[in-house]
Amino acid sequence: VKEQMLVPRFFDRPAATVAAELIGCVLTVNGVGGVIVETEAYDGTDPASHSVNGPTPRNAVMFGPPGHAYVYRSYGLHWCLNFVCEPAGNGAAVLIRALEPTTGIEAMAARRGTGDLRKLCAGPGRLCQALAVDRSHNGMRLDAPPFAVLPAVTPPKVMAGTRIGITRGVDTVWRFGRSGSRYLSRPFPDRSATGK
DNA sequence: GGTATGATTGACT
DNA sequence: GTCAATCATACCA
Repeated sequence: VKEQMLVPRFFDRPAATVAAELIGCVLTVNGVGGVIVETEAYDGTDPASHSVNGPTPRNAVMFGPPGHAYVYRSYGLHWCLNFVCEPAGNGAAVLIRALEPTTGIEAMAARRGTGDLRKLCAGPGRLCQALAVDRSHNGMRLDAPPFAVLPAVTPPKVMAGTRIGITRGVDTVWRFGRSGSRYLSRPFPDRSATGK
């Protein structure tokens, strides 16, 4: 029996909810990918989000229907993949930051130029390189080829923390990761000691 | 037309 | 730990 793809309705909820629930789900592009182990949420009220100042040519997809891919160029060098969330017009999306590689590992290693499993998809730019995601995927729906997003088999333990690489909205705890995963872009700080 | 700024990564001290 | 690569985007004149 073929596994059931996540329905578009899954994405028609707040980005932070979707971001947390995506941990443990499986993402593939043309059959290559793995288990989502790290995500971040952004939305239209969020000073760190591309969508905070309303629609522009670049972020237009964020204001479109949920369940589509928003792909943008980062630092002129890398691609980053997001899943659009919430009803149209909200400007919400989830940045996919890291995967545990499971299928098509040889293809990913060739694209990345390394056999180091831990560095194949650990980071939004690396992940897009490994899965060959680029501008051509911007606006594509996530429930049809080349994309496939499958539900988590067993709900993993999820950690939360502050987002990476931003200068505004730095205190918002909208980064989510699979607890104990070796495939995160960076570890989650241990917040139990100092209490911050 | 000019310029400042990144939701990053890899190389290097 | 520091820092350069590299360019689309956004904003201002």
